[in-house]
Amino acid sequence: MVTLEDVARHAGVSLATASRVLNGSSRNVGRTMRERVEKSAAVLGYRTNVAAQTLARGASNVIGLVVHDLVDPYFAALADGAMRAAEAHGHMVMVGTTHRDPEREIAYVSTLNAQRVRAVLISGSRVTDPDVTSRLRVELDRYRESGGRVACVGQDLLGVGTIAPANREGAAELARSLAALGHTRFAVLAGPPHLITAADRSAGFAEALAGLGLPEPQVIHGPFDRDGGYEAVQEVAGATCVFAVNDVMAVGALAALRSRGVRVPDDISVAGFDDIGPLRDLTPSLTTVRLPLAEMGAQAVELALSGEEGDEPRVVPVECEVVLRESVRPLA
Amino acid sequence: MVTLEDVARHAGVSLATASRVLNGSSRNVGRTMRERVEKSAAVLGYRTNVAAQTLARGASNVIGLVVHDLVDPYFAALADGAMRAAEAHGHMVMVGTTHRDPEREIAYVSTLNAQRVRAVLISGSRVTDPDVTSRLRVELDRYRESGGRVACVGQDLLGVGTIAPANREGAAELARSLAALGHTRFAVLAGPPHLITAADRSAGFAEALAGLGLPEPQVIHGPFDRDGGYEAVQEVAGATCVFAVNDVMAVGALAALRSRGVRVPDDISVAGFDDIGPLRDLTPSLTTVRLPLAEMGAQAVELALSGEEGDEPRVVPVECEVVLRESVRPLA
DNA sequence: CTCCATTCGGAAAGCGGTTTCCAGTATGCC
DNA sequence: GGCATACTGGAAACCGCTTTCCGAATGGAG
Repeated sequence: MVTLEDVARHAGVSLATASRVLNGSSRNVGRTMRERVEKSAAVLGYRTNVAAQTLARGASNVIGLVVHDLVDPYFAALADGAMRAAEAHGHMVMVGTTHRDPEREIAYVSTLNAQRVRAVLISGSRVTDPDVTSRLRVELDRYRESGGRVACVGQDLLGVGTIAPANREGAAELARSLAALGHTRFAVLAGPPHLITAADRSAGFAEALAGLGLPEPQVIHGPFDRDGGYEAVQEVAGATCVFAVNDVMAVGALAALRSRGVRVPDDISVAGFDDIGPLRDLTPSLTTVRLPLAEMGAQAVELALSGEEGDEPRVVPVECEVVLRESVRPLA
Repeated sequence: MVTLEDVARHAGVSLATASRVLNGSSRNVGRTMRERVEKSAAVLGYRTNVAAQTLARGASNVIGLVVHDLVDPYFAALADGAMRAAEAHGHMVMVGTTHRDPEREIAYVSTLNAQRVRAVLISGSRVTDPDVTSRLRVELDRYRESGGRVACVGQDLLGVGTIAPANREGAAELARSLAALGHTRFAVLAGPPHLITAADRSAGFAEALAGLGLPEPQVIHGPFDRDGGYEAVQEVAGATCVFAVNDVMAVGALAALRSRGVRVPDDISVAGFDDIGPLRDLTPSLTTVRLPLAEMGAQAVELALSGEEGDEPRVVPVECEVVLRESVRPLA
């Protein structure tokens, strides 16, 4: 392993000078020395030891990202945005997937803290269990006390900077759009009750209906994934329009309906939430609520990195946009 | 920041003892001391500084993964598998996305080398340009010389352990299956000529047709993504069956055909390659060649981590399996 | 009771950088 | 010419943890 010392010796300069030349420093080095060092580094094939650098500097150039599941296109898009932004700052991204286990979320924060990553990004819905949330907060606070930066994508419950999608309002807007098409009897594939994102969307939808004087929707709980949608939609009774609280569930619902010979949108309308990219080519194309996922990921990076140590955490609202497509049709 | 020294002092033991207790060591520590140290660590909220640990040990516990694009479900599945396997070894995964730029692939290897990651996983198709490949090899060799482990998912061109999917054979097998259904006139949406994965699949398909005495397929080049499939399929002339060299392109092709009112599979059959999970609910469901992506990601981790320093790199072949679904229909 | 083999705690030397503090030289100004 | 003022290079003190090497203590065997 070629070390900085090897380079310094080879170039006939001190360690300090070599360091200043090769790893950005505020001080500059004379042209002669600089060139000698650069040449030696190239000849020897020197590569900075980031671990040593991190130790000496007390700060790494890695950002930690905690997601539920990378295979879920929602998180893939978020991660992609975050990685692009991180790269612009010269950082790399370390990813931890919790597979929806809140305990592992806590464990990852601890691990990332040990890594002394520059910032931690937490994404995915919070859960209603206050104990879990408070234990996560403790872990995050510990991290922040030692200078760590944190941002969250989701609900503002962690006392940290948050990118907060307007789940409630988006779902409400969707409800109004669907009602405007003449639908009055709705079912909501609401996901698990303990996931706040799911609950917010479901509640926002129901509230908007109530505001319009329409009957309460039929609410069906189940898992937050494709199979959850598949199962839940089977229990729908008498609705003309089904709202799945995320696109992945909507896909499951479409599959189930198709397999039972129910035509969408002729027999029933279906809408989702998120506007997942790879799902755009579905037939019928899915009515949904668009969230700028990649952008949110990038914003989270900026939010975490910006601001001073003691600043009050900021909450950045993210607007959603209803996108009407083929899976919904106007009622006569 | 609480350091190990703080813990040692608080517990009234030496640094060495504290280290042995808190960060796995081959030597064990007496019960009394051990408990004292553990208690102090808990009280003070000690968290190992992994950078220091990495420096002292000369080896980190992170694995670097280089992918083309996380949003592409192919890589998301691969990454997921790799992350699960890494976690089983107590490692974390650092991801770099190249967005299909070979230069960035090289740059990432260099960065990951600087990070002294335990292993580097390179995934995604190699390119035909020998210069790019050899520069990547140089970078990888440099890394391996300093003790780094490398594994590759794709073509065995880097002189490192490789998980090698049977692209050629899989495509050939697909061709034979489609021919068995009566198709004789094929078009191949072949992707870019410089991507070896694309070229292999295209070639394997054509070879199998030749072996059956069937006419050569119409070969249409274009980008390796959804839009590439969308565009390329427009040029198909006179084929009864279209083979897109990956599923994502097939999705684009389906979309284009639908928008032109061409029915699949009634008017034309379509097949893809990879068997991407989130695409399973497409209508019509896609005939494709299944690759066990998550498993391949996990295997890559094992392959990189296993074996001794000087071992001859192993090549692990991965079999594919043809999956016939609705997007293809038998020809009268 | 002595002696040897273990076991266990501690001191200290790194691991590979960064950065502060010093000193020497060159420059600017009166 | 004399002196204050940048610049620039180098010595050395860390950053926090691991691990080797020692010495002391413990326990079993003879």
